[in-house]
Amino acid sequence: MRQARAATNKVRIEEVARLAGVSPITVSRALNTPDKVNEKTRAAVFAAVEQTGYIPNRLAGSLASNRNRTIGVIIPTITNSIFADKVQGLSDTLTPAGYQILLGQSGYSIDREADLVAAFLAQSPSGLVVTGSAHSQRTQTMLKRSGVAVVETWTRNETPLDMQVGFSNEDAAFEMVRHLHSAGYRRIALVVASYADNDRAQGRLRGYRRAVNDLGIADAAIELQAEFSFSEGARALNELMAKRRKIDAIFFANDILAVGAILECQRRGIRVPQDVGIAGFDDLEIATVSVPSLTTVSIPRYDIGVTTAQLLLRRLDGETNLPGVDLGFRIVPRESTRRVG
Amino acid sequence: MRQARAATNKVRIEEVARLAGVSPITVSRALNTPDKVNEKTRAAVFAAVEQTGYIPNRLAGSLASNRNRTIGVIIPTITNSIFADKVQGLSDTLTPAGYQILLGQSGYSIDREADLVAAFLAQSPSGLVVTGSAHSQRTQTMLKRSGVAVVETWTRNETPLDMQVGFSNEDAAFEMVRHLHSAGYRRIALVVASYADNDRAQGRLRGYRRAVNDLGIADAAIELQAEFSFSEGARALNELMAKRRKIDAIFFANDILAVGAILECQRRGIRVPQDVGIAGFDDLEIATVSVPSLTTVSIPRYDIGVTTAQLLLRRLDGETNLPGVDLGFRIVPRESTRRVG
DNA sequence: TTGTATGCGTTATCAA
DNA sequence: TTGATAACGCATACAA
Repeated sequence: MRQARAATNKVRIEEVARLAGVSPITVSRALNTPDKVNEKTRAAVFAAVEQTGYIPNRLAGSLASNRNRTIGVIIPTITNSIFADKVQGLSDTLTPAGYQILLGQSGYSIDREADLVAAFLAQSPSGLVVTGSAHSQRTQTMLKRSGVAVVETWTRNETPLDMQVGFSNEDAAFEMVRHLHSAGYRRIALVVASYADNDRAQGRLRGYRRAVNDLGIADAAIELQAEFSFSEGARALNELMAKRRKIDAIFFANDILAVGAILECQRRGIRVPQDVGIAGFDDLEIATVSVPSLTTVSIPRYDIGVTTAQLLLRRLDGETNLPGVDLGFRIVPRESTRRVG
Repeated sequence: MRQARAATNKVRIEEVARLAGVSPITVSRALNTPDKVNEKTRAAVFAAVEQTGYIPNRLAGSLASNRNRTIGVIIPTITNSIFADKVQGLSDTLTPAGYQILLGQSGYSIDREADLVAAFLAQSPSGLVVTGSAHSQRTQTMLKRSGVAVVETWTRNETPLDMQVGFSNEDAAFEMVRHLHSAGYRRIALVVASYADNDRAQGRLRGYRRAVNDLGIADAAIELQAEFSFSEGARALNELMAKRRKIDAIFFANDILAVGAILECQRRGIRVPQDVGIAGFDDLEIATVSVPSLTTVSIPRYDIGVTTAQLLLRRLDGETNLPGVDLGFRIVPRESTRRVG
């Protein structure tokens, strides 16, 4: 006879069952579907669980049942608080429902996204949450083959992989430029993140271009790229202010850049909004407390997480044909852009 | 004969093995320990993997091998960027090593922490990363029984559960108060997070109290609690400025509160650092770009994550007797407090 | 409502 | 270096 494999020292379902005087499957049922078990039996099982400190082995359970109460979440970087808010929304909704979150950061690379998708699929997750709609072919193939529920967030378009929860980045940028125009600005620059493989940045760029064209102010348009930081906002401001052809407003594609620019204006004695109007994107708390307060685009960061989680839970509950959800955006005029009239 | 259980449509190791003309275990070895397999065999296996798009089922693998390349990470909230930085450090180090991160948020509650520990232990993680050293009895019992590798972060003390990576919150607060004193401030208030079950806040409070006592300025000491936001910083400032017994400096236990106060001073025409000195904690980027820039305590947020991950990897590699790591802190004097001397 | 038999997909063990 | 066999710990299918 072969030697048996070294078993773990952990409590197993069998031990609980022995103690409760029932079979292992009854323990399983008492824990997973309590109403399918007699009240007295249930009590005995719970007592035995308590006494032994039994923690079910989900690896075994998931393997047997072929479903794992885990949701893979892939974001560009947790360091950008807009994604932290989304993760919070996901967590607040999924954790009470008994799901765990596997977190991965793509660093804005669709290749690293693909690696994470592969790693996550290996865990047989119940669902996957990704950011944006720019994915590598490999990612799309894997997702399709796996048949796992997928939600693309922070975006809206006509060709979802599966489900989507977000808003139109293009429309949001378009509306902000229109707002700046109606506030009297005519020479409006855009500062946006690198848009390689970033459909959100691409959308905002499209919205900006469409707006300046529609408004007939395209000749004064300037586009700049910047990383995500306060100091990059200051750098972009300085670069734009040094141009021969003066601009009179800057639309930053996120609030951190915009506030960095406002602070640089303060240091340099440039008046906002008189000398230059400044607008942001995201509506972080700092936009309301900044001096001057920041005109920006409010987006439902936390709600994207909550809605995504709810959609996933409904799908996992068997619902099909779930819709793409457009949670919209809102232009929030504040002190950093000139008043109309 | 009973009906067979519905198998998944996914590619299994057996199919890859057939295609490569070897046995399943050889495929397993080719993937997990490539050097234990003949080069030609390995090539055949890889080709078959490529052709089938095989993704190993880690649930099954982990169950069989009794180890799961997963690290559970429990933080108070991802919304506080200091923890986001730590997670980034963990992720940057663990992902390349083939580990996945299970993320849980305790909301500063040791009971929710215990629930998360139970949920994570059910996944047989390779290790667990928790925040601080305040844990419920239940958590301690579960961790001890499980024998899983644990790192407590953001703290240093004499009674680690297992490993620790952090710094002394008490010493950091103590040194900051000494710095304020040496800059000429004598009536120094403290604004700190709620310290129920929060050993970091408790440590900072102890450091503050020890310092004001040592320096003989305890009679002017005021302690205030505040949540984590810019507006709470403004609120705390206003509350302190309204007191009959004037204070001349405020030590905020995080930069967000401190910057909120600076911005409120700007709105109210209170001069910083002349009318009131303001100090923060964490050294976020905003501390350097704020006007005036913020005197604060720099802590190795990202490095805590990296070091924690490295420690875990070494432990999982068999090393024992790994030390607690004190990564220290640094007082960073800037414009928001008077010059020393 | 409870129990029996069996399988989930992989890896540890031992033998060749 | 490769393979046969037996676990890993639980839940599904079916019967009682």
